[in-house]
Amino acid sequence: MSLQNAILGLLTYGPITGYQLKSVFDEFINHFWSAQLSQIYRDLGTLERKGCVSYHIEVQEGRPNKKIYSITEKGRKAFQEWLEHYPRTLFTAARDEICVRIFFGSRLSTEEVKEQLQKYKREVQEQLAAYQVMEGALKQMPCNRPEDEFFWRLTLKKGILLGEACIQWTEECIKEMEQREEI
Amino acid sequence: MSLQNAILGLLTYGPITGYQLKSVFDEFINHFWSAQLSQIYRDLGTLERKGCVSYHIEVQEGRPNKKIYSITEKGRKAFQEWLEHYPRTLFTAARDEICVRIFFGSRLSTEEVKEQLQKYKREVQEQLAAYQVMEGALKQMPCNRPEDEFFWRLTLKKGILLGEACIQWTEECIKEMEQREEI
DNA sequence: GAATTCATGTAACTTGTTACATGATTTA
DNA sequence: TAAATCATGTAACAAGTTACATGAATTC
Repeated sequence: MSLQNAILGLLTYGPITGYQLKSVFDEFINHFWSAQLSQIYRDLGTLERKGCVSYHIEVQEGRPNKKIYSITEKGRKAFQEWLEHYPRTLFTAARDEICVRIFFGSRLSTEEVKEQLQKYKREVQEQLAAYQVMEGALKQMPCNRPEDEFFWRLTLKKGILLGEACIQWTEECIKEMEQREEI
Repeated sequence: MSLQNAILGLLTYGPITGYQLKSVFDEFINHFWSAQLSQIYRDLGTLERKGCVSYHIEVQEGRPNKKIYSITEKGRKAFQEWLEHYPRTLFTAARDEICVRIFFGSRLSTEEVKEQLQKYKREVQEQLAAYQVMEGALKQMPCNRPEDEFFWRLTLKKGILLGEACIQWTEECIKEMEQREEI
């Protein structure tokens, strides 16, 4: 449901193609929601069948024609309705494969577990670095308005805090494993 | 893929029914992976077709017969193979609906955004309280061995650190929103 | 000359959710 | 007497992933 709502939300900034939506997702949304192009096209189709979006075709030479999507009045209402109503439960812990691995950590050697934690830590650090880039890129976001940018920064902030917590966790895991080995 | 691997991993502790698996998931795995009963039954079926698990039937009076699943040699190998090989990329930021909501925060009044953040914060606090209960319940986990419990605690630790980061985030969001209003 | 970008999608598959169906036993 | 527990599932749907297909223009 949230991908369709995110698409509707982005359409409130102005008309856009599916292809462009994908790059907005990759650049600015990726830290809390990702989307494949195929899924975006499918959901745009679904939204169109529901009457939440419409499109017009921009004819191009030498490339496929563009389908430029706009949000309809119905779409605006549906989005606003969704946004105003916080669901009964929203916070459900994410599916987290590294935890599945660590849960069964006794099936691996201490060294193997530590290596996996190190790999994980490196991935998180790379993400944090990517967030730095993102922070700088926010200004380039199409249709940037300061009242929006304020909230975009808050979502980035969450990515950073969570990433830092992940790194702290890997460090504590390794420390505890080393203390355990000494005994 | 990870649900099937988690099921295989739990089966390495000993034979178990689908129904019992569900309660193990709810009690001990929920903070990093959740599963519906229907999905567990389906995946047990898939694993059986793959030859990774087998079952025998325990006839019961007045209740449906139990299907007691055991891991096969093939299943053990598949699980170990999966566990030993950390994938190219594992850390992909979770889909996080609260961020979708905050991203579009300028579409709501400050009060509405704050309320949603407060609701979210309360949910996280409830989760943290549930983790306390879980921590105490670890000892009751069937087939508890200290070398396993050590790693189970590490996964709980992650839930706690992430939860705390979420709470810190909500507080910072609210603080920043209030600072912004003053201007 | 090879890879990337632009631009559309479809198809098949996997994973996750929700609703339905049955029915005895136990607990509140 | 109502709700929860035990115990099995199926069916339909929603959401997410991967692979395939096309093809010009641009950049390395």
